[in-house]
Amino acid sequence: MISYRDNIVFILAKAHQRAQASLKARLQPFSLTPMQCLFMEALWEEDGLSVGEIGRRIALDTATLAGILDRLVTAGWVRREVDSQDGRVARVYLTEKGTGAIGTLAETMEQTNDDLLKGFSQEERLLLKRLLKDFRD
Amino acid sequence: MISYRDNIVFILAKAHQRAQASLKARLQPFSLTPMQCLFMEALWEEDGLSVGEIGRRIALDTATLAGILDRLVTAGWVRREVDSQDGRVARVYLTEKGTGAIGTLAETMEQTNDDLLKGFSQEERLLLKRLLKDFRD
DNA sequence: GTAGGTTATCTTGTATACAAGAGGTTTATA
DNA sequence: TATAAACCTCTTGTATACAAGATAACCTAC
Repeated sequence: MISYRDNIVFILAKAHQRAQASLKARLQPFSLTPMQCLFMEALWEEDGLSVGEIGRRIALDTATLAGILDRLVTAGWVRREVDSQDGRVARVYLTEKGTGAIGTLAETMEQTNDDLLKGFSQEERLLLKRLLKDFRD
Repeated sequence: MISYRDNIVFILAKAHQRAQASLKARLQPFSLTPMQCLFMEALWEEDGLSVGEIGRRIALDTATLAGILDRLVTAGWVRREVDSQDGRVARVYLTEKGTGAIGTLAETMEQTNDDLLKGFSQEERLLLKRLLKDFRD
């Protein structure tokens, strides 16, 4: 019988907790949360995505996305438009403010990534990423 | 410039998401969430812990613990008592219901751990755990 | 013995997360 | 072209998470 301390679900939860806290602190100057930033990164990859497509790319429920989108719209980072072809679809675009900041935001995320991994060798980094990507039930 | 898809914060968040979902599904029959179960595992390790000590062991804010504790008390899994020596301290004990179920709950957590790791070799499992434990800013 | 600092917990406010269901839009099909 | 089926988004309810402040109990120095 192993302790919860050695359970991968627990270990993973706590590593995730530390990673989130690190990124959160670095995004504080922008008044953006990690998820809000990630949402915008998806739009940087492809602007004008639908809410559902954003959810598929960053693996989030539309119920969760609704709140994040609301706050991003209120803060002026993105705007929401109904698709002209399909009235069901809500498309999201970066505003000028969003476009102006997205490069710096991406750098912040990348810097966080590098700092979190700085204690590991190149082999360990690749291995960790591979194991986590393969990780599923 | 790397994509958010290769960022360790994102990869970690999604692996965590899958692990939580897997454990959550297995705990459904008990009407317990992963965090509620983890809280009880801490008490199995040492019954009568204070709220603060539980928070240190499972790395959770007392604000978060308050809600979890409330729900566990309401459902009859644990009881809350003020320490006889120190009126500030709230001690938590497993009830009879809690004690009766904790073994099965621990087995469920362990089974989840095993299933999540079944695709990995023994070496990979140890490596993954070590890398995640070392993982910090 | 009491003022003042420390400690432990609780409360409030904000932000994820997801299940489940509602509502509106489009598409398929008879 | 009705009408059912499918699709997309939004809303509601529950459960983490944490920051910041409030509250109550304890302890220390004088």
